[in-house]
Amino acid sequence: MATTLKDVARRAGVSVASASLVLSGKGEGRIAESNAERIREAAEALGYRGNRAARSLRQRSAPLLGMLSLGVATEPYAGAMLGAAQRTARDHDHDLLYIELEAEAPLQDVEENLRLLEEHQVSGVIVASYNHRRLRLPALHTAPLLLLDATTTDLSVDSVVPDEYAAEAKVLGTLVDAGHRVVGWLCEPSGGEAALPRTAAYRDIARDHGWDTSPGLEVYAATSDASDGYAAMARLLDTRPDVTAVACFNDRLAMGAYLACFERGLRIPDDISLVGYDDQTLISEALRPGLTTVSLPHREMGSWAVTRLIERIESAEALAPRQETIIGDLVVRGSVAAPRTNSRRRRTRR
Amino acid sequence: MATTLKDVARRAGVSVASASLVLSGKGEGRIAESNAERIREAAEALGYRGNRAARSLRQRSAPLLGMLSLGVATEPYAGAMLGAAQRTARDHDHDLLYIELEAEAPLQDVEENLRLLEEHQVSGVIVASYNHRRLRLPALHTAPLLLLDATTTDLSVDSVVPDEYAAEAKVLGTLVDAGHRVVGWLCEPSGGEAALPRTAAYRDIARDHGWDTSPGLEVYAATSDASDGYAAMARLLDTRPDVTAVACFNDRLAMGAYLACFERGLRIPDDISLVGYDDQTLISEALRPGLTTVSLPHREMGSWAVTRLIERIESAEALAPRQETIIGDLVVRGSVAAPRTNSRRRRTRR
DNA sequence: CTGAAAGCGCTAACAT
DNA sequence: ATGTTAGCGCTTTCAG
Repeated sequence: MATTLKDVARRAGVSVASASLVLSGKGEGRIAESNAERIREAAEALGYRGNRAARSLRQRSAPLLGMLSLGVATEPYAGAMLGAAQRTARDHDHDLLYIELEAEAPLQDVEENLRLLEEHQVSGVIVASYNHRRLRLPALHTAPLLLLDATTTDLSVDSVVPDEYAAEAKVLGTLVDAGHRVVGWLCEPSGGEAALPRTAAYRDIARDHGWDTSPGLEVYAATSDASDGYAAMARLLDTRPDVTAVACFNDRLAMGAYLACFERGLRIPDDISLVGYDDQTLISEALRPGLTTVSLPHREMGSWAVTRLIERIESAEALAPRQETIIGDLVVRGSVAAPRTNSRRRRTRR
Repeated sequence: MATTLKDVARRAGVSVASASLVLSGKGEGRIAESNAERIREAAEALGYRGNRAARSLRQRSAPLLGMLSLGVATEPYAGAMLGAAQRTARDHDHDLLYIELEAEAPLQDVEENLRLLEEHQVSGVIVASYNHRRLRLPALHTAPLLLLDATTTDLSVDSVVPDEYAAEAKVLGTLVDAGHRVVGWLCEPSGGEAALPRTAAYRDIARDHGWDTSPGLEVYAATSDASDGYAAMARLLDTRPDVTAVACFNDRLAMGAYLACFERGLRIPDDISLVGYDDQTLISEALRPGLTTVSLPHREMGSWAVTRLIERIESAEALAPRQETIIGDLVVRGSVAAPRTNSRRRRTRR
């Protein structure tokens, strides 16, 4: 039987009301310091902890946030995003109730779980996904809701996604700075929320810096797996042996590209420069040389989401909705150098 | 203002007691079916959801599990383990309160957060870590506790960790089957909970199958990063050019080993066979050929942990403590073949 | 400055 | 078969 406020009050020789006031920090100036001290001592001695259920029942709300994840768990950075969210919540004295659904969970399941969270008296809900997927959301939800790495058509809901265009422009900038002008674009075919802006950045930069835009420089891998990246890179190198650099849609494709280069005896970055996207350190740090890439701001997004949600919850007036974008960090490793000056790159090994 | 049981009862023209009985499924045979039907209709019409706080206050417990993670979030498989735990909890009608601390969080923080979870009336707590770390745990905790991918000296607490020895033996078995007898062991130097049993498995198998055990076959990388794996593999190949296969402590080291092989023109698996450990698909699926390896049973461990914890919670009598080990799955890809029959492996490229 | 008392929404024991 | 009632532990008026 856990000790209750009543136990504390009795031991301190005061009423539960006084004990409540003091222990919740609202007793300042209302309870005599001598009594306050006795109450604190009693609580300490008894190992008093309080009962959240009783408190939220009484207050009709709880410092609790729901985290409804749509398939995030399967992604390797899931922990970083969730962990950052949880820590930030903790910093604001909130806790996190975590629910994991499949990425393609039917709307009805989402709704059901949103309502489950509401049973828990959560004061807000974060719906998290990945690749800033476009989500359909159930219409009815009482608690404020925020989308993490996802968007929806309803512009009245807060959301945060990576700024793909700006980040891609950042990595491409390293190629510009190194002086490349014949740059390949090794992409995935999805045309999804990530591929479109990254491709747009490539084309804009190509145009703005007078890069070669003749055919054959944009190649599309069957999927964004390394093995398809390998195949696509091989095609690119066959068609356009004159490329001096290749930007890859993501690190996995870049890894495939490395392998294609190794196989042809092309040395990175001496013979060809490569950049990626995602900063999957398992890959980007492991490759030799390390891959220059941009990170996806998972931690930042997780943290922003919680901060913003709590801000909305605690704000008296209605806040204008906000669609936030966050730019990942450029991570410079060793895969970019100036293009070779001699026109014919050497094609033999060693 | 959310609708309460009282609202439902009024609309159905019954008492709250009857409504409670019916909606919690305990009304079977105690409430007239006609009334039960009316209650369900009323609840439906009003969108009644119930209030967990009120229920757990009254019942003095909640179908809630605490998940206290010690640094798991930074690992790439974090999501898989947490997600599996959450889904399993859901299957048992439990929810998960998630707290993330640093891997090396001081005992006091752990204790503080354990107590925080208890304030929430959790009926059990999972303390999750990684690499089956040995943990120190605070002495006092009321709710049942279980260690996930971690152990402690107190053998009275349930725990689940991967069976490293058995899993390593599984991958090594593929080398035995392929007929290798000069097999290198590329390990990390930690001597930790993972390295020791894997090394033991290597030595036992080597002894039992008459493998070459002369010096130079065991090499230790500075860290378990791919770049150190590359360096260590290079050393191994220099010292023992006669190896026909190398088992790597993990996939990252194996990735480095691949690169060292590529650089020397050794073809996998024709010239040399390689196996890893972990099944980090980002690596193991991406390498060419795919890496034969064993998976760490993250999902299974997460799921087992929840199932076991709930079993303990709901069991009337005291269950004997259990230290579970789970063997990962062998994942056969293309990196193992029979050793070359000619004594001198060809050392030229292409 | 402090205590008494009401009541948050629900369940369970007890009446009827 | 159903209703009445008494709290679970806490916060918050409201008196004093």
